[in-house]
Amino acid sequence: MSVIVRFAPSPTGYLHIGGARTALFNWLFARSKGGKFLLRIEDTDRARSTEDAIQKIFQGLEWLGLDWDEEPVFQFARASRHAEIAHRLLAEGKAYRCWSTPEELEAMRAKARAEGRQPRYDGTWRDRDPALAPAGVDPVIRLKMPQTGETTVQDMVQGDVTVANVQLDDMVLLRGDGTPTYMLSVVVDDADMGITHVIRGDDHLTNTFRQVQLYRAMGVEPPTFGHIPLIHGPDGAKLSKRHGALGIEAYRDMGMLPEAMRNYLMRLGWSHGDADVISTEEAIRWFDMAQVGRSPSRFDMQKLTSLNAHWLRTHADADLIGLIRPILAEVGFTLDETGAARLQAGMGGLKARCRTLVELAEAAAFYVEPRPIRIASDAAKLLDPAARERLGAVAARLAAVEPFDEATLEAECRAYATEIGLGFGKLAQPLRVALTGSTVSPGLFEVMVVLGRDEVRARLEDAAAGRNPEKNPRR
RNA sequence: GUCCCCAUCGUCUAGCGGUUAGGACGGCGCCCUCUCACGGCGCAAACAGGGGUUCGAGUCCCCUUGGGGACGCCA
Repeated sequence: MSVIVRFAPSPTGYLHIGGARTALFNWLFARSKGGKFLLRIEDTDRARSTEDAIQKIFQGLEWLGLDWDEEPVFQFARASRHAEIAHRLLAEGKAYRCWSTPEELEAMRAKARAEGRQPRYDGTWRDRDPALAPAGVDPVIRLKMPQTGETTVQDMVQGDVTVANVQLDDMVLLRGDGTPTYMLSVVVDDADMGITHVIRGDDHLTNTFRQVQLYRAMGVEPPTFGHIPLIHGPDGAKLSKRHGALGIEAYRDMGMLPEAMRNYLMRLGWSHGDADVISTEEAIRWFDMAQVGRSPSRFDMQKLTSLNAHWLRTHADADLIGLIRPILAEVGFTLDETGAARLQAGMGGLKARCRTLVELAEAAAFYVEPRPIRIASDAAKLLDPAARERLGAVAARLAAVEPFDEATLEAECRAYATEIGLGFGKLAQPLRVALTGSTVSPGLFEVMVVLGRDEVRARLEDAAAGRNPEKNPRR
């Protein structure tokens, strides 16, 4: 039997990190087994589901590179099918109507809690004569759970997990208004979609016992389950907005690469020996639920960033230019032919220094900025009168340097520094500031070669004449 | 409160009865050096505690402690 898995988000918000990892594990499992990865939108909560959230989820998955098979299933559209199953179970005597009111249920729970038992429905209407039904209350349909024995889930990640059936109460299948509950919908949909393996967060583990009973009542063999541990924030607490439950698009906007995101996420809970840097192709080849751990992990931005730096450097230079083009455009730099050529030539020096696309765009900006370039205020301090005079002198000397390559330029500048009895470092920093507007940049002579003789001389003269506007530290 | 799950460096993890307990990120130091990176070399850093089982436990069992999750006519 071939493998069919699904990712089933509810469209009540963006695709967050935890959901993205669940999707990734399902996707890796399907791709590694040659199976199918389906998508199901659990939009049965009409009040909280939005079209915008649905689009965000699609876009998030697309960006992450997790392609799904077949058309997505929308759960709400299947409500009548879910209700049909509930009524069938009712007719078969496997479910029953319950007229208990929310107030009565609340009282039951309070009582159970007070007595040290698990809060649950007490089964009042399980055997009571429906003729006793009160008027004016719309009954729900509940599943008859076994009241003795125990239920065991053989989980791919958690192993065998057993719970006593007395812990399971008769769950609601159909609400008073005739709409299906989540518990009914997931099981019916998973059964109808032929899902063979359910891989999801372990916050669903305790639901699984009841779902297994529902499968049995329906006469359907339950799928194999795999409950993966949750991701926590850096402080060990549940992931919250501040540190990681951001939408996946937030990471895209931070300049993260999808392959880095996949690499980072797959290593949260799954391992393949010592391997840390893992390509998606390798992951598909190696993925194995047996190697998924059972302890929760914390989200670590630094590790993600470090992986991003790695994958950033594997991209071809031309590729990277395309990726930072829109970021550059945001701050007002449109790439013309000269700019693109400079980036192509200077990318090697740039990308070794950057960990995200945003950093790369920032670092690259001086190559495409029109003269006179802005100079960061702290860097401008290095351009005192004596330094400016030297910049003018260097500009003049550079007029005749041949060839205009790194080695020759370096020899020329070092010779000048020696002539005037100045340490080379003392000459280099002002030159860097004049050329790049910053105290931090790729190698000086690499920058000169990329910029070309005319631009270099012009920038040096700008600085010598004090023509550069000041740039305030960003943000 | 009840039930379920978890527990190796700060973090992600390797380990599947016998290891000097390994790697990665981060940290620190050194080298390289025109800045910052990259790169190279090195250092510090962990088996939560207590009982068993065993010739021998990070590895198996139990308890404690500490985390997490679930207990809806939400999904």
